[in-house]
Amino acid sequence: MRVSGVAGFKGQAEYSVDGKGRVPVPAKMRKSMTPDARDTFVATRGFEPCVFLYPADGWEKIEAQINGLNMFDGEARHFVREISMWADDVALDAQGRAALPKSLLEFAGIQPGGKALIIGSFDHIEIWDPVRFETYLNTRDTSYDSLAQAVMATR
Amino acid sequence: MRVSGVAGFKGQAEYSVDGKGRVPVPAKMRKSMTPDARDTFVATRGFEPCVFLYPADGWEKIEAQINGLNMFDGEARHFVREISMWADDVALDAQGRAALPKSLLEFAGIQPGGKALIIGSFDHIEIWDPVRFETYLNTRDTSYDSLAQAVMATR
DNA sequence: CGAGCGGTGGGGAAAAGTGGGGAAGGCACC
DNA sequence: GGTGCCTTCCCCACTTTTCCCCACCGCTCG
Repeated sequence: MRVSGVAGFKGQAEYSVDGKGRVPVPAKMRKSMTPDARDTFVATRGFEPCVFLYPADGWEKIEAQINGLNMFDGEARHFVREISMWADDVALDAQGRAALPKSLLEFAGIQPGGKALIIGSFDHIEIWDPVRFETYLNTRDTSYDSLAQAVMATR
Repeated sequence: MRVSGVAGFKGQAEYSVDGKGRVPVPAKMRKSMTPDARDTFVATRGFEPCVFLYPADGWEKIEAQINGLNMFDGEARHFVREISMWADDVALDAQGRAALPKSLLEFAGIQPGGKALIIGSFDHIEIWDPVRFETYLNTRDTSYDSLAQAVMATR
């Protein structure tokens, strides 16, 4: 399956976060972006305690849906507030690193000078604190194969 | 440069309000405005206990909606009265700060010399007293992911 | 074995946030 | 009608953070 004509993000890597809170994006993942959106992301909070990194052209689809919401509705306003307050434009530097906002690093529990787990997740990239990811896996009792069956059965 | 030309307001920041009641607008948010409306806002009271800051060209759309209301309807008249009595034109100074009317600061519970939470919310910017925002979040029982599912389910 | 790509670390220049001072305009009081 | 005070707006200076660039090192592939 292909997302917007370009291959989805794949793979995982555990990289070190430097003292300035910069997180490297693996070269392999950078290469699987559309050329015109190259190295331009929107970072936001994940549903789990991690950071989501959307390529700029993928984020536009989300933004388009949000623009269709009625801002005079309180629930919609709350949702927009929650998603956009965590969102931020992120451009990679010449070394392919993302300088994430402090608030997001804090939210994901990622420490400057520590480690981060980068996971390709097809339409977006996830950035985890390795310890939290381990905890997350352990709290999930569903096994990989039964999960696959449940999710993919309806397709 | 920017992919979509004009993007919605994103991100959060906690800045200090100086003794004169001036509230800084983050540079990132200023950059996501249309150039011809640059640094020109309309401030009004939010639907929640905070200040809404609309870019000048975005406010025109709201005005257009208001003009379409039936003024023989008492409810409509009341709404228009409420939104317009709080509204005020706000231009930023050379440092990118907004000098908000005292009445609005009072309404939002923002103290000169204190702190303010600036939140980008796509079509507008919100200015909160940090404590009140915390309270607001706590009174919301809907979790982030269930809210997202409900609003974004059309995907 | 050498060259080049990819991850790691740090330093300097520029921009952004913070605070205060001074001039101009408006209002009230004398 | 004049004077004085208060408010408002604009400008200047400082401090901190951010961004961008350069240099090192190791691994991989030719």
